[in-house]
Amino acid sequence: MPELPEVETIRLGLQKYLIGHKIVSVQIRVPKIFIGSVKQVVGAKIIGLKRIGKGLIIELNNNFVLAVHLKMTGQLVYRDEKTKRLALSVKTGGEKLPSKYSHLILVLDNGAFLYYNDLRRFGWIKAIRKDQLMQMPFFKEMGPEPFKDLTLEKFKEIIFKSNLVIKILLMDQKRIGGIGNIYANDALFEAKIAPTRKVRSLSSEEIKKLYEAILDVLRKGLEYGGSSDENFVNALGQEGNYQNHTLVYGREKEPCKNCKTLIKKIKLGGRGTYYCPACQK
DNA sequence: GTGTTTGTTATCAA
DNA sequence: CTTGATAACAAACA
Repeated sequence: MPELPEVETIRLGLQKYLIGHKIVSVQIRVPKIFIGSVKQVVGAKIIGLKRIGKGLIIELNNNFVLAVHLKMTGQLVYRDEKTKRLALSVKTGGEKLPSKYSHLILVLDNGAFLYYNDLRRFGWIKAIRKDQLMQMPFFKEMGPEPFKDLTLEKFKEIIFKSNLVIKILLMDQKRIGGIGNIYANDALFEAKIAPTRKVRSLSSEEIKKLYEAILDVLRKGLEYGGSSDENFVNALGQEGNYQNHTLVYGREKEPCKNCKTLIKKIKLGGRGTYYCPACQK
C-alpha cells in the first residue's frame, strides 16, 4: 500500500538514476496498465520527478509526463549495470527482472531498465501532456498535503467543514493528499484519538495533536524507507522497514506499546482499522 | 470456492 | 446541488 512516504521514497530513489536519460523504448506486456500513446514517450529525456499525493510524475523534455499510480501492489524498480548486482527483495515476484509481474518496461539510453511490476495489476501509467495533467480528476481534486500546503489552520478548516468519522477523513484524498490506511491508523494512535470519533467532537487541542502526529508518523515512514508490509520496494527493489515499527497498524491482538492492552481490529468504511481501546478515546 | 486485502470511483439516499 | 455512506472494481492468494 504505497502511501506518501512510500511514493516519496521511490521518487527520491528514481531521481538519482533517471534524470538526464532518454527513453529508448517501452515494452508493454499488459496493455491496460499503459494509457496514452508510446510515441509520446519514446525519444524523450527524463528531466524531473514529482509526487502529488500517492501519485508519481515522471517529467519529460517534450511537454509530456508519465503519471504513475501504484495502487496496492505496484512497484517501480530501476536496474542498470551498477545496480543489478544488488539483492532484489522477494517481493518483486522473482529473483530476476523482468518477472511475471513486470507489466511494463522502460528501456533507457544507458542500457538501464525501469520495471513496472504489479502483482494485482490495479495500477496505471498514463502518458499525458504536461498542461493536461492537472485536469485529470485524480490530481485536480487532490487535497492539500502534509509537508506542503497542509498547515494546521488548513487542517482545522478541513475538519470543521465535514462531519465524517476522523479516520475516513484522514484517508480521503480529496480532503488531504497522501495518507492511506497504515499512517491514518498510526497517527490516530499517536494522538490518542479513537478512529471512530466524529470530527466535530474533536477539541482544538486534539486537532493540533493529530496534526503533529500525522507529520510525525509520515516522517518516520520516510526515515524507515517506507512500509513493506505488502509489496512495497524502493527504486532499487529493496524493502523498507516501517512495517517493523508500526504503532498499531497490522498489530491485532498484540499488546499496546503504551499500556499493554490488546490492539483491536475493526472495520471502518470497509477498511481494516487498528486501535488501542484503552489509550485512544 | 470463498474471503480478504486497499485505493479509487460509482452509485444511492437524504 | 451537496454530503456522506456504501457498493463495486481491479486481481491474486491463502
